[in-house]
Amino acid sequence: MFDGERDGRLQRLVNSAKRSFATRGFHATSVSLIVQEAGIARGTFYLHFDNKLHLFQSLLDSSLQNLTDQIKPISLEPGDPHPLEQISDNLTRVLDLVLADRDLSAILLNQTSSMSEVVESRLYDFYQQVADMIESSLVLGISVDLVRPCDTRLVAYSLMGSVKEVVQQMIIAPREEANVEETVQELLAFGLRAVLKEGQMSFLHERDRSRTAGVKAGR
Amino acid sequence: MFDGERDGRLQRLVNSAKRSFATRGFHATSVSLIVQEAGIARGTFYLHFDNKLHLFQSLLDSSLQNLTDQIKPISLEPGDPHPLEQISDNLTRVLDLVLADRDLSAILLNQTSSMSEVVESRLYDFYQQVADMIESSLVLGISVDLVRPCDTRLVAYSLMGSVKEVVQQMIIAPREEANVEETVQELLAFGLRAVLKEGQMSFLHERDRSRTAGVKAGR
Amino acid sequence: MFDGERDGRLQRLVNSAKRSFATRGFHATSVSLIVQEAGIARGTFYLHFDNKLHLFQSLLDSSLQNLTDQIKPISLEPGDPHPLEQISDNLTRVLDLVLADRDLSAILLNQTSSMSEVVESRLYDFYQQVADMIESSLVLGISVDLVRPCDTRLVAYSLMGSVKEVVQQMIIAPREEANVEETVQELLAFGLRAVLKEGQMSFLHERDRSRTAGVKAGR
Amino acid sequence: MFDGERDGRLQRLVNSAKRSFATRGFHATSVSLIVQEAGIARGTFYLHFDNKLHLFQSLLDSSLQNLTDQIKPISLEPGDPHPLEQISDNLTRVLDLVLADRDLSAILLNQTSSMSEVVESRLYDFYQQVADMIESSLVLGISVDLVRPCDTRLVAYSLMGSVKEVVQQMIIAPREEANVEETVQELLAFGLRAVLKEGQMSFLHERDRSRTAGVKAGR
DNA sequence: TATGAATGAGAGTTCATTCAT
DNA sequence: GATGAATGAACTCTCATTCAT
Repeated sequence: MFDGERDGRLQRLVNSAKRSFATRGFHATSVSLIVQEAGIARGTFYLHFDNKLHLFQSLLDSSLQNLTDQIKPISLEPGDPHPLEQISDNLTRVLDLVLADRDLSAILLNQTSSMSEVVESRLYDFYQQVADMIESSLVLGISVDLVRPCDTRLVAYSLMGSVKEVVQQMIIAPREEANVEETVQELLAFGLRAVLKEGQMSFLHERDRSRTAGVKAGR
Repeated sequence: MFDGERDGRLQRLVNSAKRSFATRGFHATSVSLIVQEAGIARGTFYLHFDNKLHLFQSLLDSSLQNLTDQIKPISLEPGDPHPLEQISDNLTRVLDLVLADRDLSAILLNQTSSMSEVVESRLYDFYQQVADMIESSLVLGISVDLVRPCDTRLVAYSLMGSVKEVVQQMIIAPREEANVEETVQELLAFGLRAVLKEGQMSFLHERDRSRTAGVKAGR
Repeated sequence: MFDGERDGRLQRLVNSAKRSFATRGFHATSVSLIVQEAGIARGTFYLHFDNKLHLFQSLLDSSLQNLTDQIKPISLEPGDPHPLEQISDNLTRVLDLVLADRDLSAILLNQTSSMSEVVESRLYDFYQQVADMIESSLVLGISVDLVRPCDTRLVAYSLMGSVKEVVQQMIIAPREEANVEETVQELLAFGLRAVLKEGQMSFLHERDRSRTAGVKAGR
Repeated sequence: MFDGERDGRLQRLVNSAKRSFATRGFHATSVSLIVQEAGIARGTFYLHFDNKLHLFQSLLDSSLQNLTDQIKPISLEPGDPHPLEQISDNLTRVLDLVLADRDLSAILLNQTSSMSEVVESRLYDFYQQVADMIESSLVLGISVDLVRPCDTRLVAYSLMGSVKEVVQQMIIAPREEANVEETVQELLAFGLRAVLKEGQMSFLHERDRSRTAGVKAGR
């Protein structure tokens, strides 16, 4: 979405809006500012969007959709990659996406309140869905005796919160040495230990073997 | 702060501001609204605060101060309570405070951007300090071989994020059965497993013995 | 209405609005213009009226009310003045009022369309009521064989139209010699001849006798 | 005018403009709306008219010209139809025209103010000319002792006002049974009685005789 | 001729802030 | 201290008009 016409007015409009929404927030971003930074006329804004809120919602929706597309439920079907691999891939894709468009991501993380109810509930619903997916995985893990019994909702929120915070910090003040692969491994190590049943930590190492095997096979 | 004059104009002003900032956000909260809900005159507002932003900053500062007061660094001095006890107490105090003034807490969690740079950096600094404290504890734990080696900054953010998210969910949609003590125990179980060195999980149980002992001794 | 505070801001506001609405019409009258001519600040406008339309409606309502108050149904009760006298008095009062506030009257006559439906139907209803009253009088007159049989609705509109047009011309380009009493007599002579039954024209002269008598008696 | 090219763009443009001006008024009719209803492009509008006002003026001028063409001065030349016949024919032609293009007529009656001075004075001049013609006839009638002495200007306005109001009501809410011929007869009966000298009412009946005669002779 | 994306002046309205009372 | 009428800068949005295609 918003990708055609490399340097058309619409593209410039969307980009300057994203940047300003991300850094200043919705209210502090005036239409005047957006069009000024985009180098277009005030009226042109309303050729493309009904109003400021509509533009914001478009950005939000497209952003949420992109994110949702990256997160795939963990599957235990035979032949599928190791669950750890799937989690890791999910995290990697999400971090890649988030870092690729920091402006958009900043909006997701910060603008939680005070524009329209529609926006608010859209964001709320999204995070609830993510929490739902995490919780499902936890329930599944408990049922196969891999995950320790716990308040699955609360733990789901905790896991989600860990990722959100790390992402936010990466966006705000990117650490030079930051590297997605390492970050994903740290997050995995953190999250898995937090939820796996004691004595199941060996689960962490299976993957390494299978990966090595896979790599060997791949050659 | 803001505590004298039980039902004076200032108190009413502050309360209605807190409520409105928390639910509507900074921008959607007009001075008109605040003074109207407080039942005072428009001009009176400016007798107490330079402007709307100043009031917001006052609330924020007082709130951050309160929180900071609740969080005590973990001490390993002999005679001090078990470190777990200290962490647990910190969490309990924070949750108690947060739930006692949801309005103020909502502000801390949501209004991250888009007013003044001062406000933004104040919040940023606060969270960095909290992360600093957590990180120090992690470093300490690693040095005594209790905590597994890890990217301490990233893990500190993860731990902080877990708590922030759980708190946010408790504020937004308080779960009926939610109870601070249980929440703290879940968070502890989550966080400790995530960072403790394998084989050190017995550390979790020491406390129970010492608590029981303490209770016995206390009688 | 709008009469207190001789030279207060509200009064200046209302006056300049009336003048501008009357001469430029509703759409060509901007709020900027009104406040500029009134010598007040833009925001002050909204202290007194919700918006431009609301101000216009207020003026219209107050104007219609004033007019309605001047028009009294013809009564044939014994002891009441001669019907002609009543008609004449009605006309005189209306003309006096209209000439006293030409701006407001111009609004009534010209601004028939294209603002809100509320305004439009308010004006429409008013003129229909006036036509209703005229028609009732005609029906009554026919029943006592004073008025010739006719399409009473059409004749009512004709009579109303005569007065409206004369009034409009008096407002637009006041004829120097114009004088309410003479105008009323001309309108009466016109209207009565138009509707009275042939041979009932003597009805016109009865009044003169009764007036003279009254004057004599008064001395 | 505007008659060539039956279904060309210009014709569609003019028609949709008329309709919209009549129902919404000048200001509430946007160029967007006109071109949209006409099914042509925005820019094409400006190929035919300098601007919105110019289009309105064109419509007004054409409309006024049409009306003017229908109104013929009363002639007393021997051999000409009876004066009443001429008045009646004038009225009939005007009503026919007005009812044939209600959109245009609505514009004439309602949009009296608030666009350009040119438009305003064009309308004003038109009505003054009509009043002039009526007044001339009155003066003539007085000179031959047919019409009662009166304030001829005021009576001219009254007569014009009668017709305008009846026309307006016919346009706004056409009465089912309304029929041009009957309406003309009612208006004539109204107007003649209002101005004829007492005792000259027989003048009204002469015509019937002459018409009957004419019809007879015509066969 | 015809198009419609682009323009920008200007409209109505809001609201943080001031100040005479 | 307390008031609230007054202010005016700044906002969102509209729309008549232009012009490159």
